Formats: sequence, structure tokens, C-alpha cells
Amino acid sequence: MSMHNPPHPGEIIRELCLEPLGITVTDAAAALGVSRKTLSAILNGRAGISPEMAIRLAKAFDTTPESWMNQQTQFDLWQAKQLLGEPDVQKLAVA
Amino acid sequence: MSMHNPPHPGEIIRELCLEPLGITVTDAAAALGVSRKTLSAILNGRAGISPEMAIRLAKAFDTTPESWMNQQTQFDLWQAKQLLGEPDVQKLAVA
DNA sequence: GCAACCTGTAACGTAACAGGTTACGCTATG
DNA sequence: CATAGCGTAACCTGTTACGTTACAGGTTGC
Repeated sequence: MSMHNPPHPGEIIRELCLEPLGITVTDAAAALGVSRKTLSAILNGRAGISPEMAIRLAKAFDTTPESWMNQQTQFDLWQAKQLLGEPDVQKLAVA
Repeated sequence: MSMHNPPHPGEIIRELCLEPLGITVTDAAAALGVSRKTLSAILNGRAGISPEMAIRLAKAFDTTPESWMNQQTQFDLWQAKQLLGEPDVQKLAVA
């Protein structure tokens, strides 16, 4: 179940949102109301999608904040699994 | 669409996981492999569910990490909407 | 060739958050 | 009363998001 490296959300933004519109990073950052550096960091995988950013992206691209957050969640979970391995946890549920 | 204060995930853990089992916070923290303080902070809404914690919770309670992350996402988004209000964002999509 | 623009990224700061240990006060139960 | 469980405070480290400023490299047009 989803064992392959999920793309970080920045790739999605660039490939599905910015490139089709032919908009520059500088202009997109201005439209989103964040600095060029902040958007650049996300696009290049050096920052994640914060809740605020998800709301801004949803408003700009006419989507839902949840969809952006879920992309980030998938990426974060995949990354945490790589780093954490199998944590030493006792089962507490019914079986 | 979901305008009411969503519960923070700590309440869910306490009410749906710990109380039915009659397990103490101290023991649950030990089973999860985290400190008592860390679990206490989550249960009382003073910390969120990190990806690592979601993985631990999923293993202990035989659920999925995604379900815990989604709970946290709902809470974070609701909170961000309260704090951010309507951000000044230009529409970039088709219109 | 040079100027203008776009981009990545570095350095500096702020603020916030997760996690840990230690310690204190409260409450409930033996 | 003594002990256990709990919340929470202070203190630490590491990480992240965000901002401004500045610099280096690439493109494009004159």
C-alpha cells in the first residue's frame, strides 16, 4: 500500500498549477500573498504545505485546503516511516 | 461544510482509546514509547499529532496513520481559518 | 556585450511546535 | 498517611514556516 516515494506537494504545484498557466514563481508568490522565498522553498521541497498555505492555494487555484493538506500528509507519513522504521510500540487494541 | 469546532485529536484518543481500555496515561505513554508528558500534552490539546505519533497510535490501536493525521488536519485547518480569516489571495485558476 | 528579469539560495532574524527530563502540587485510593 | 496517577511548570534541543536582504547564475532582448 503506497510504498513508492510520493511526490512532495511542491512538484504538484509547479507541474499542475504554475506551468499550465505560464506564471512565474515571483508572480505566483505575489498572488498568494507570500514571499518569493517561501513559495520557492515549497516548490523545491525544502518546506511543506502549512495550513495557511493550503488555504491560500485553495483560494488561488479553486480547490480545497484539504486536498493540499492530504498531499502533504502523504509525504510526511512516507518520510516519517523511512526515518522511524518500525517503532517499538505495544498493541493496546482488542487483539 | 464543517463549520463547527472539530475536536482536537487528543479528545478522540482519550475517549475512544484510553477510557474503553481503562488504561492510564502513564501506561499508554510507555506502550507508545513516548514520555508521559508528550502524551499528556496531546490528550489535553496542547500538542498536535506528529507523523511519528500517528504511526505509533496506528500500531498500538490497530488503525491507520492516515486516520490520525486527518483528524489533526481537520483541526489545524479549522484553527488556521479562525486565525487567518480570509487571506488576500488572487485567483489564478481558470476563473 | 549589457541590461533586465527570473530563479535558487544563503544569512540573518522572529515565532511556533514536538520532544525530552526534572520537579512540584493536586487528587484519589490503598 | 503513603502511594499512584495526573496536570503542568521550567528548562533544554532540534526543526519548521515566514520574513527581508543580498548574491550568483541563467535567459532574453536591445
